[in-house]
Amino acid sequence: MSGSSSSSSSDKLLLAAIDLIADRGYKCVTTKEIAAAAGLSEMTLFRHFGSKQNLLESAFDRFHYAGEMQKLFTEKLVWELETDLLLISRTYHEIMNRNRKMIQISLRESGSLPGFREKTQKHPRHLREFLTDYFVKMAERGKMVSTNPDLQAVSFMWMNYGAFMNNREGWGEGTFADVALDDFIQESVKLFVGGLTP
Amino acid sequence: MSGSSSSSSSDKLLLAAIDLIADRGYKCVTTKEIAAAAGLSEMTLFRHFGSKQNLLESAFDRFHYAGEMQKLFTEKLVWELETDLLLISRTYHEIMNRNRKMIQISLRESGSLPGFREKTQKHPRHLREFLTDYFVKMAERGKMVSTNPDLQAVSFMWMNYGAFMNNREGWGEGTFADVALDDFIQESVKLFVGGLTP
DNA sequence: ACGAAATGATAGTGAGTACTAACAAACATA
DNA sequence: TATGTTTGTTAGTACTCACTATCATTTCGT
Repeated sequence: MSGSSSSSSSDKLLLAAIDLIADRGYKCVTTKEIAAAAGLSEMTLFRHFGSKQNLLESAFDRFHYAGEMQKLFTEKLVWELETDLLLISRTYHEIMNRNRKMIQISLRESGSLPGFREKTQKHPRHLREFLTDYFVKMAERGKMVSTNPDLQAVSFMWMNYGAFMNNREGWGEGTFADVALDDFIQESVKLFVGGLTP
Repeated sequence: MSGSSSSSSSDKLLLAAIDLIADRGYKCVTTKEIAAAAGLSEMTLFRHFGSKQNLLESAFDRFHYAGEMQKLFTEKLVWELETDLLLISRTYHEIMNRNRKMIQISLRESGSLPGFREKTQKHPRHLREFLTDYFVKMAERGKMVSTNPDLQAVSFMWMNYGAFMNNREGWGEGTFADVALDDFIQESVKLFVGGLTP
């Protein structure tokens, strides 16, 4: 059977492309390099994907993990601020980390390649709405004070986004991440809990 | 008088280069385009800078605003948490905004061009040390509780960094920035003040 | 073992682009 | 006016790179 993506050669190429493009950029990486990194020949690349651009688009469609977030929450929330924020923060970083390379690509290539930015920005948008909603409901239950749930949600998100951005080369070494991820999560959640409950 | 960057032609070229490279990427932008955007000819570009790479490096040296931060603080701090955090946050966004395009470039081009990442990361590193120090001193004065000043400083910084990143196309429209910058600053500072004072 | 599908090796095309060479025009200063 | 400096123009070089064509080779189901 053939099709456009039959064996695992396609996947090898897609993964190699993601790796290389994520840390050197679309224009910098050559098709020959990608093929070599995948252990295949350049011809195979073009036979599978026809063009370099289509290769990247296919990579995005195949390896951009989406969704998941809402379901996890609506099931597991216990309506206790600290516990829930911890869950949300940890889940957020887990998903962002899984999509790390895709995010890097869409960050770098927005402006040169069109329509990539949008795809990675669906997550945050949904999460923001969800969090705002959560804060509103928590306030209704009298479990927190919420003068401005939307800004509070956004603050929490941006803090975690900033944390992710500063450590996307991997937590534990390099840059200025002598901060362990979960230490940060715990302390930052404490901070927000303190700021949201009088 | 000649020198390597005499008249304003050099500056026109540097600014055009920054603009174009910031939103399309180093490899995507051609020297001819840059020259055209500057209203000059391609030859003039090479006469002034010799090579494309040197053009970008010169741009960085000339238009990357650094320093400033520490001085502003050590002079203006009043040792009242909310006031100081507001000053710090506003100053931070002001500087980041002035360096917006440079940051975009160093973000995009780190990995392809070497040594750019580091330059834009000096700011945050200094700021982090400063903030940690500030928290320690505030705790000594009994004006806040500080179980973990470094993580608290980092949380505050990353929140503001995340805010900046999500709105570097300009505050007020687009993306998901229906949030005004100063509204965010005020609310987020309130949150941290609440979390840091029992 | 046989045939079909997938992969490889090699060579090449065509477009784009950083950068150079040589000469002409505009401009300033003295 | 004369001279030097800056810019423009035009043509061209050398190189990279996405992509194609052709033929040989491997892999694999049956």
